[in-house]
Amino acid sequence: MVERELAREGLRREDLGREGFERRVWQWVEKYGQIIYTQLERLGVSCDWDRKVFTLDPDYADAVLEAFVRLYHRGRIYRSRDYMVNWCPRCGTAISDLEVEYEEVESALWYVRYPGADGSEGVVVATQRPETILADVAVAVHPEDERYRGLVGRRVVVPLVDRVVPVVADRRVDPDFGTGAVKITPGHDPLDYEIGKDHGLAPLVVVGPDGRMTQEAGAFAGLDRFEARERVASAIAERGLVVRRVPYRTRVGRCDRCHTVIEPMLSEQWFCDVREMAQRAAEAIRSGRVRFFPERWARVAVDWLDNIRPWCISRQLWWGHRIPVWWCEACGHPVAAKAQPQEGCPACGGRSWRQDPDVLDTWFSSALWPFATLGWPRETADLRYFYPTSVLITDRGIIFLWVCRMIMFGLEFMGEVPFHHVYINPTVLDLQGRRMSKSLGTGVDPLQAVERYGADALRFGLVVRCSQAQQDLRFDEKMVADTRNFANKIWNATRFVRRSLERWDPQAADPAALRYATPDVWITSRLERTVQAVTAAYEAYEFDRAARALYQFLWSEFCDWYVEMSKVLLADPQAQEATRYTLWRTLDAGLRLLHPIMPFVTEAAWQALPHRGDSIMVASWPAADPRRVHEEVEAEVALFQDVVREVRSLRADLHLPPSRTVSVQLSAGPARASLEPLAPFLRALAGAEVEFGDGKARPRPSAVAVVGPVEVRVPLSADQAQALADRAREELREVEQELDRVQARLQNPEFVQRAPAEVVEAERDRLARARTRRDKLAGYLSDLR
RNA sequence: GGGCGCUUAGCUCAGAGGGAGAGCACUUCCUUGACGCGGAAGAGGCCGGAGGUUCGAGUCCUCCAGCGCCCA
Repeated sequence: MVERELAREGLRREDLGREGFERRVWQWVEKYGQIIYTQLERLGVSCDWDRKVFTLDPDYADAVLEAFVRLYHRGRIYRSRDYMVNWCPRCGTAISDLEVEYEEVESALWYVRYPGADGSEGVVVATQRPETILADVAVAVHPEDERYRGLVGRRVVVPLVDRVVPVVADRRVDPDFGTGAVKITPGHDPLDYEIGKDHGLAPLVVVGPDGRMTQEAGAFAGLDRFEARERVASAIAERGLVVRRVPYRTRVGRCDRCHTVIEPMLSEQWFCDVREMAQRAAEAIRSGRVRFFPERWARVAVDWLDNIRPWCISRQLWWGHRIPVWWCEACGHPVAAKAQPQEGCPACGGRSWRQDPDVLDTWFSSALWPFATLGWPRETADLRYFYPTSVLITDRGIIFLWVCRMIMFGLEFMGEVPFHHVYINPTVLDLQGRRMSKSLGTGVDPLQAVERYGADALRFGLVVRCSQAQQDLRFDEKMVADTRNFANKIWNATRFVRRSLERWDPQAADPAALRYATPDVWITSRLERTVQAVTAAYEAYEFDRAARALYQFLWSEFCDWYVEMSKVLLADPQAQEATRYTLWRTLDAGLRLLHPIMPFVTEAAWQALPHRGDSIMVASWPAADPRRVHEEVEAEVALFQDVVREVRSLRADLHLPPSRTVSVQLSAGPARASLEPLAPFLRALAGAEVEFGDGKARPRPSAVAVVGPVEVRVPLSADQAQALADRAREELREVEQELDRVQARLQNPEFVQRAPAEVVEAERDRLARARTRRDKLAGYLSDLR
């Protein structure tokens, strides 16, 4: 980013010098580091802000050097040019395999004839990179390829440079690519490098570190590699050696920072041998000492660790942790040490030292994060207390780069895994399924969304979509607006509860001595189930389930039903106190459950209600108590809710204004005992004046709805009754269909025989219910005429 | 080439073998003392396709198609 800034000013890092460049980067770090902290704060992320650490802080930097020196002395770090690295010609540095992004592009495949050295016709090879022909040292074929059996061991002439090279046989050649014969360019291709090494073929180099052709390229020297590609190809064509050129789709690697096409290049680099560490890390995952959520990512991590390759850790950059190796200026002997050696060179006694110019891969220092932030290598109290940590939360794109390496280094330096759980969150995409990206303009600015809808709304909108079933999360700001309404609902419910409590302090009450009404018992039972479900969901990192359970409970049960029923109870001096207590207790617990997702509104609401303690942040977690579950009351209220909905539905169909109460006759049978005490709530919630009409004749004419054992009758005028008959006929049709289905199932002897007894029993219940319903509806319809 | 994920209502998604669901959007009604960023009532679905297992499949298995991601 800093280099990009400089480029806009027409400067390069060389213009500033190493120190000037570092100063610029520090300015940038301060400015943008602060923006990130601000974003986290506005989002309500509750970090331990006293322990902020930056990778270049003196203590952390010391830990990085310590780790390097230890690994060096354990023989894990070595310098080598015996490995082809990914080179970014724009950044002028090597990068690791993981920092290369691959992309499909339309390219071309050139079929080029290499004439035989003996004047024979030779062989045709296919290549995507004609410019590297100048560095060819051989042609290779598969040893079992019949087409070229006679050719192995003969010699061919490389076009343009007229170099005579051998034809070799190697199993790594893919006989299905092109003609089955390939050119070998050890200086510019990783596989060719391996093949060349095994056949004793020294690499030639024609593309330089700046991406331009070198002096070795003769007439093409100085040309950009892509321009050289066309020029070399046409020069060969002019000599009649290009057999054909065909369009070809291929993948090119690009630098993940600047998007420049990577050049495989031989250069001397520092490597870290991580094979043993990777084995131990894989074992830690396999044995469950590190668990992934969702679990499937564990295999992804283990696969990578099992196939680990040498890690190129040096970068030719001016920013980062400088490699702590000193070279003796006299004899070139290297010494790894955190500071420049004071003594003489162990090899020649020389006293002049030069520090290695390279810096470390930023992921090398990041891999130390779980313990270097806690004071390592010193044995600090923090380190003892906090290591290993419990959970790491991150995106899947970071599993190899960081998560696996933290596990490797944690085991290497601490002898223990750095964390026990790794939660992989979904990757946020836009509605079209595109990744957030600055260049695409698909980023979501969290501060803007917070500005518009509040941090709680943004958080809930994201969390409710954090399903472990998916790996992506399609997100749009519209979705934040939806959840702003939820925050608003919470706040208004709080206002209602506060007003309802007046000056009464629920914390001074004796909950055991209160006399609870049915709705109080009901919402307490529902709350208990919610406490259990939400706690379990959080513990399993199923944040979407926790969020949905809370949304459902607080809005659809607490606000829509209990708060409405509480208005009746609050007017009754006998019931008032238990209801006040229940309103407070239920909302208070709900707020604490919701607090991790919506910290701001829950804090404000909690503070507005009677409470003990300074903040909901440190309030205790609602404890589960299964004794509060009350199945019978839940069933009673469920029936009551169905009756309310039926009455409301009838009212809507009749276009009855809410101001008008409607007389309702309930024929409830055995359910009368539980429904009768709820009659006042029926009046409040459905505008219905209830009379229990068991044994009485149905008022005629009337509208009828059937809910389980209950017949809901609304007396009305003749033409209204006719209008509603259609609705009843539709319901009768539906219940008859249901009856047919259930009967068919129960008449299937295999079902009755093989299905579990409780399933069969449930079907019989359903059959009985459907029959009751059908009979009531049919009786009603026949009475109508 | 190998691996992983997805395909359910117009949109975004739940649904881990027995009655197809939520939020938004849509239609109708509602200035009732928490909330119109609200309330009530509705409409809307060959659960991608084809086979198989099972008394029973949106759910398990196989194959195919499409979309996306990762690795080589």
